[in-house]
Amino acid sequence: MAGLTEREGTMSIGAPGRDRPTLESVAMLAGVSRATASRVVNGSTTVAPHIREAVRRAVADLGYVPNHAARSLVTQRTNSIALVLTESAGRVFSDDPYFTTIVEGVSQELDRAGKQLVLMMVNSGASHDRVEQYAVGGHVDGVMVASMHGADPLPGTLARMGIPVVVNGRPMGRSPVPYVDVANERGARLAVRHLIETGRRRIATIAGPQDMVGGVDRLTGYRAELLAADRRSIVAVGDFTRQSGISAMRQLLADEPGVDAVFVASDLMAEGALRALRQAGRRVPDDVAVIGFDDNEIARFTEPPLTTIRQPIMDIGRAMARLVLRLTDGEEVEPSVMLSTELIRREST
Amino acid sequence: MAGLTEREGTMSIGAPGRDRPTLESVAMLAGVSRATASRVVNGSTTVAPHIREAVRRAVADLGYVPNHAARSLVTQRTNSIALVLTESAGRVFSDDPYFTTIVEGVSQELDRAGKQLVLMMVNSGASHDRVEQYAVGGHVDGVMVASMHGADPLPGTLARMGIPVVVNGRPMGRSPVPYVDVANERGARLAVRHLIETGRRRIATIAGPQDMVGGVDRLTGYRAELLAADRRSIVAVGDFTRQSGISAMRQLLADEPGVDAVFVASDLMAEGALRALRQAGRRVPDDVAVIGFDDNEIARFTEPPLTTIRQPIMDIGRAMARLVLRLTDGEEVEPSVMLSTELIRREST
DNA sequence: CGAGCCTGTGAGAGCGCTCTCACAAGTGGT
DNA sequence: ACCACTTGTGAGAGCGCTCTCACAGGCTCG
Repeated sequence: MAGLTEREGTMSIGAPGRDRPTLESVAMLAGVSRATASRVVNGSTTVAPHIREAVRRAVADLGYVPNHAARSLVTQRTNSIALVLTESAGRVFSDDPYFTTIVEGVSQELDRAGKQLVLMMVNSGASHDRVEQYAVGGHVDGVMVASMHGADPLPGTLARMGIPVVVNGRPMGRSPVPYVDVANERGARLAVRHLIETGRRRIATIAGPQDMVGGVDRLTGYRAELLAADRRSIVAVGDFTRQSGISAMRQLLADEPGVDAVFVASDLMAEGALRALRQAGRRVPDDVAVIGFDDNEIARFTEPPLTTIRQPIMDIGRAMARLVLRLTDGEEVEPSVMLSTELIRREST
Repeated sequence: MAGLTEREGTMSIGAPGRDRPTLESVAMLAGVSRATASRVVNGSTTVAPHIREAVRRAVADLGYVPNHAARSLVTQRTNSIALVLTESAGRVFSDDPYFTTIVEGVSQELDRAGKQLVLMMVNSGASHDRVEQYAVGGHVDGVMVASMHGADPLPGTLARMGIPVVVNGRPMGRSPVPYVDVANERGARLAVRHLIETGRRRIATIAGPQDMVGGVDRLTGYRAELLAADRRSIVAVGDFTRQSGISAMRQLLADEPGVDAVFVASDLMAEGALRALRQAGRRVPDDVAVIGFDDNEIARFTEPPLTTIRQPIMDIGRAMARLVLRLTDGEEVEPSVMLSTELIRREST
């Protein structure tokens, strides 16, 4: 860490209170047994009202808070769920709000259920072990894996160890793990259809990376819809970053000067494409129509504002959380949850 | 959640293995006592080499992983640290990468120390209680509070309960809580000085919200530097969002048409300002110089690329983690860590 | 009026681990 | 050869909680 300066002086805080009240002391104060105190704390109904009140008062007076470790030692549950972000850290938290929005959705749903969120960021293969150890060590009741790469082996491994797991995005290859995904292919078709309907002739695409499910499925949708309309595909491939959008657009312009529309597989890349188009002197939407995918905040602020396919990222997080919660409750869950995408019309088409 | 469709069929995963090996079984297999097995697992050196090996083998054979709850019940430590994000969820995870970068820094440092990260997002006052209960319940060894508002009462409350706490940003008002902050005032002065040195005459600012320390300190720095140069302040106030940057810039232009430079307290607002300037037909940097604050990813992609004051956000996270780790180890720590800011010259000045 | 039943409460075991303490065995000095 | 040590190991208590089971007391019902 560069440029660190530390102020004079020090401060310290004692180790966290060792003298916290236990159930025992609550019971004593309320004049009941530990078992009864436990019943009240856990909301059992089989306790006489006046006793329940006495215990409640004791809890309040003492400021009693149940000890988590002791409780989960006997219940075998921790009330916390891990969210694993498998991506090189640098990419995870670029200014693409994808992961962070997932986190937000997950957090909301876990909150409602009174569960805690343990966030784990893994990048190297070595840290896969860490996650496994952690989950198996009984730190968490379940695991959600938010990976960009559908071929990640981690979810399968965890599932095989008997740990409830849920992933985002259809896993590439066979996998017994429930997943949450959006209708990527359908969204791409929506986009292309829109372009066709608004009279565009030469419709290109800037696809996402082909080792990610989203990238693949959106390209598939683009191709399928064009094929249905008997048109030719014009494809450049990016990696979801702004910079790659710029390069891909330039390449498209060079290869196919007559292009009059582009379906871009992410808003960030679309912003790059817009920039490249402007620099090339093409007007949007007059000369070239541009449609993105995501409906990020940024889509409302590009020039012109970006027509795009909205995917409900926060809902992905929510759905993942709900699935894993049901798994930890021992319920059966459907093998996948599919969320819909929709066209958001703005001014770039 | 809108547009949810669920696939046919169900799948389920059994509750996590109840039949996991315990220390007892490891000891038995290795032909030693539980105490000795524990010694090996915890890396004690006072175990004879051949016994240590036997235990290691037993651990590997059985796939033994220590039970977290049992361990922390006796050690009174959980090996996990909470990061509390106090902001209305919507704002926390907009496309401003501030919080997410903090999370990344924190995560890196916690990883190194083998600690886990528990992420808590609180917004209403009610959930403050939840955090307190959680921390006091012994779920975590320490708490980092990443708040935008320096006046948040939570850190003080936690500290008073004897829980190791660290915050980001100098707390407004008296507080015994160690904090990590960047040299906001100095950074602002750097920016203004740069503007002066490059020959600008009428230097305005778009300040951040005045209920946040960053907003206040940057405005203070701006004023101080101008005062030192015997110039007049021209101030508009935004709220760190892109939209507010647009509005503030328009207002500045209306109030003070002769303005030829603006120090904007965040890159996101600066991007808005750039847009407003362009719409008003002002050229950047020819007519008006613009300098931002943050050095987000976006700063490299504005038109023109944004000169800005870089603040090491990830280092804030790292420093917070290191501080709280030291507190949980019972060490004394300095009351604050100050990180430096620096000028990044690009093409908007 | 006694047998059988709820219903509410307490005693106590035990979750899996760490850590203190006692002790067995080996080492060296006198 | 004896006594102090050191060193390695095991026995066992106990962390704070939940939950099973037994039981006390008050019912209902024949």
